[in-house]
Amino acid sequence: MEAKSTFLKLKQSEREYRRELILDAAVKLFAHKPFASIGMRDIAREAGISPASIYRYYPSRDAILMEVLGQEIQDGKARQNQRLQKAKLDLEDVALGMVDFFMDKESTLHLLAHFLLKEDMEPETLHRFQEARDYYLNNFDDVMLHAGVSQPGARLFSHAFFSSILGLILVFHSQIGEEKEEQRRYLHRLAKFTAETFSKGLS
Amino acid sequence: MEAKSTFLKLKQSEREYRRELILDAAVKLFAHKPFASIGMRDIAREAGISPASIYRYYPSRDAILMEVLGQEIQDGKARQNQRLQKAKLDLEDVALGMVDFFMDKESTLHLLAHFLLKEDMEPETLHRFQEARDYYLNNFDDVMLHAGVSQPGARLFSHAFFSSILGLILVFHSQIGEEKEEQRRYLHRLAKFTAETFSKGLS
DNA sequence: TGTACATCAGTGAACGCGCGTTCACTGATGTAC
DNA sequence: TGTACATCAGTGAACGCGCGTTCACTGATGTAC
Repeated sequence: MEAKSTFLKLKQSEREYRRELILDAAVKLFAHKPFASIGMRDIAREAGISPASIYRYYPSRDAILMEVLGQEIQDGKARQNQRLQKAKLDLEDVALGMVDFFMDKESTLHLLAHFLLKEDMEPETLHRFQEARDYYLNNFDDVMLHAGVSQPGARLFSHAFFSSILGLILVFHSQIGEEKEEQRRYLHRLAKFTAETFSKGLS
Repeated sequence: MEAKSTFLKLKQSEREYRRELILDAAVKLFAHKPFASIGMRDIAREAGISPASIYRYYPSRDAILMEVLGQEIQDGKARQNQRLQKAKLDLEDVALGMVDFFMDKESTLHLLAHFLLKEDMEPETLHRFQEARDYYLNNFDDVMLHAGVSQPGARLFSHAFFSSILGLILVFHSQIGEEKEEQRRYLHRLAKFTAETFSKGLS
């Protein structure tokens, strides 16, 4: 009984380890491959297994994608907290951080949009999405508080501010006929302006 | 020569008329069918022709979609101008107008996102997109001026404001577990708050 | 007025392809006795 | 120590389906002479 239980635990943890291997492979792909071009076969190849194997660990493509998004959000949050340690953040820092994050990880932007726009999500996937979003937005609230937003309206404020910056990025992340760096510069201008506007709104 | 030229003109105008019939069919579908479910076969059925026929008038699916978006944008602009006649618009009116527009035409929101996120557009389609966007944003500038934004920073301001409101809509247009009317109400709150914030930024 | 020819809208059927997912099977590892 | 059996990760190949797009053809209309 004792031994068996240990074995089972081992198996369990090995399973989880394999799950992570697959997830890591997917995350890696998202770092440098366009969203639309990432299929199950690609993830499998990157992970060094067969496509069929993935289905032993994840029920569907969307399930993996959601896990990837969760991971990205967790990373984003961690990075934000890290900067929060160093200095008192203001809105501009947050906005510019968001811009750079998504400019460097375009596929993550697409990933987020994919779920924001998806009409018929599996209940399980949907639940994960809300979880990840709330996880991030709660944290965003904290950052806002640090930045001087007062408690009562913090939730509304952070929702509005976060969405606004995301909107800028979505609309202006790829203007054609312009260099990527030029886009980034313009997005920075927009982000600064918007952050400043929201800051003024505070006083 | 004279007669022939007239015939050619007739043919030409008939051709354009047919193009519009197809476009109208597509627009109609977008009013009440989910974006992802609208295929060439659907458009053809709605227009009362065969799928193959569409390709006599449009080179690709994206070409039609872009035309639909152009139409929607034109409508949106017209509606805005109409309201502009009646009274002096403020930012809040504009923001709420956008929210209601996209809440009632979810497929148009998806359509816009489709092109905002698309990576490899045909040059021709791309060109049309920029054209439509500029057409709308130029108009947006005018509205901003009416709303009291001063000339020099108007472009930056209207870009930031427009994108912000669009961001709100994208992020909060479908929270699950909530009624549609509840979502609209929350979006209205966010839009008002954001418009107010931007208004304050003006003074 | 008639005949051969050109043009072109329209179409049913099929092509082609990608892609998520499933099937049927193999082989390794552990268990029971 | 050996044998029959259970479990399960892993997989190559195929399934199924949707969907944008193209093909080869028909038929109507106009043109030339």
